[in-house]
Amino acid sequence: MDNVIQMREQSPTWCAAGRLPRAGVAEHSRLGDLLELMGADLRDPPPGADRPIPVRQLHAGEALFHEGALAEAIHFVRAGTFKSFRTAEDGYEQVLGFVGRAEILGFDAICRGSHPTGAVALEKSSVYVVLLRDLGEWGQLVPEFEHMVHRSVSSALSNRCEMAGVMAAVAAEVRLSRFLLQLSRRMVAAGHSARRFRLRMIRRDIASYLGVAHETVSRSFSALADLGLIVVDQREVEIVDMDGLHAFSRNTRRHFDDVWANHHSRPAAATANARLAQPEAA
Amino acid sequence: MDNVIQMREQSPTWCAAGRLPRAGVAEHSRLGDLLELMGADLRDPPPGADRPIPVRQLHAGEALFHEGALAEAIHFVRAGTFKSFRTAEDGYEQVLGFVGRAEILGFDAICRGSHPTGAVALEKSSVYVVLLRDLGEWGQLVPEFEHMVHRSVSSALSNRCEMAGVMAAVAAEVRLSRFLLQLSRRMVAAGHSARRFRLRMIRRDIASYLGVAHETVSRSFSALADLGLIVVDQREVEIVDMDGLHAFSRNTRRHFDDVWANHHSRPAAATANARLAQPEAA
DNA sequence: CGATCAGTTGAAGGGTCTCAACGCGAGTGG
DNA sequence: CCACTCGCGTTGAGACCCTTCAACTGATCG
Repeated sequence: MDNVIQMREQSPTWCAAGRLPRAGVAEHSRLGDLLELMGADLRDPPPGADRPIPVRQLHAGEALFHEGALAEAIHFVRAGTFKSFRTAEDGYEQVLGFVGRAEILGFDAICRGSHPTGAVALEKSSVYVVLLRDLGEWGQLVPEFEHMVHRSVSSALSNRCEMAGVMAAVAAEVRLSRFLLQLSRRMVAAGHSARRFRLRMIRRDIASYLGVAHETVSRSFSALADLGLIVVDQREVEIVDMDGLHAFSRNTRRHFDDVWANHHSRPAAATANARLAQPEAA
Repeated sequence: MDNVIQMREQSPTWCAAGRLPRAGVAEHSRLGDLLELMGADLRDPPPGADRPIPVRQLHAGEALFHEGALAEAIHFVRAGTFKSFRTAEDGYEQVLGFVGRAEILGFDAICRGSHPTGAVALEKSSVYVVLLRDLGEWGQLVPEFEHMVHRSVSSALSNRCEMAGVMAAVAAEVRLSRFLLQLSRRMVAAGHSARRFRLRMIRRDIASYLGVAHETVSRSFSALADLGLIVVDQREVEIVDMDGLHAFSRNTRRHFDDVWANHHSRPAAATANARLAQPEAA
């Protein structure tokens, strides 16, 4: 039943089958595996590396924890993708970010004792579970673990710059281009292709994250495609002009014709390091 | 464009007023003071509470650390206010948040070794300085310190929900009302009045934080004042209808007349510009 | 195979951006 | 001491982008 944990890009329609094995089953792994996943230096195996650590499996759409739920544990994504969100009183769901492999989830609950944000899996996923009562103990006993937690939280804190970057006051197409480049960078970090990937989230989630209407997201996808920067088919996205997309994403406010114009007006006027890919793939 | 790339803080005349006593002078305090400031439970004094910890003073406009600067320490605000920001390639300054008393600053630098964001004091301020090489050691020796760091970072992580809350796709006046309520809550936490306070940041910083033009911020201030919810004179703000402001801030997208109408059934109080009486320093 | 949702596209309206101009206060230097 | 400068804050007017409502197609699922 685990033969699809390392989801490939063209994963068969797994979500079609509703009779997946029971979710939430608690396997167990070792603390050393978590440390390795998070990039800790394990040349000298830490003393507590063989401690058992629970692993939780989730299927698409399943909640890892709900808003307001009592904080019992923090999580480290072993595989899959999650969305972090917060629901307003009127029901509007504000997406705060998309969390992938080797990222921390739920740490914002520590200061209040309950989760200020919710988290749901966008695909078949699994997480390492660190109970709060273990967090302090392990940190004291395994310094490497404490360092890993610090780095993870620091990264999570850095991600809010990314959110600010896309929600900054710019045109919708620019927001989308920045979002796609963020995703591209993450795909590379996860070992996938930087140019072609499948979106795990629906347009509405993207729209919420970008701070625009979901129709505007659709139009922006079409606009970027018409510009020859990307090719998109539903959730499947391919960046056909990475340099052009980068140049386009640098536009902030104002009539954005300057930076981008000289890149697109004539191929001959391309920048020095810009090598154009084959023009079209339609 | 900024002539400051990696410049040290010692530079006396960084901004206009250079005749302040040299900033950056390092007093010293005790670790126990920091723990007390951060709300740690000190009924049984921790073993390392008498460790010396440096304190740094900053005047208004002085940078605590610059973008891209090497990460040497994290900071805890002892007094004053800072703005955290990030500068785009075209010079646009995106404000990520405003950091006040008992909040952590600069933790996002740990995962990269350099500061992804800058921080400048908005008024006369002071911070506790925790060098990175002390961070791990103190955490191992003083569990209470480690818990305090966890709580602080968790709070900082929660703050990004607040940013998302104001930058969410809503009308500019609603964004501003939410921002003012955030500020009000912080003022209470810092022991000040919830209804009347002085803004430490200029309109442009607010605009960047809210994701709108600074002229729009001005217009939104006027709009909230015309509605009789607040009274504003330059940086001085008074919330005259706290419940109304709360109700108004709940509007998300859409023509906001429903939720707010029934609360404001009575005719508007003094649509005329009711300027603030006389600003008094409280 | 019908129901529901995701995604796209069009049209109309309105909110915000941008460019202006102006008042004001603080710091500067004559 | 007082013009002077410069940045902050406010307000107006026009253009433009986005929102909203609407209809439609296609995909997914029971």
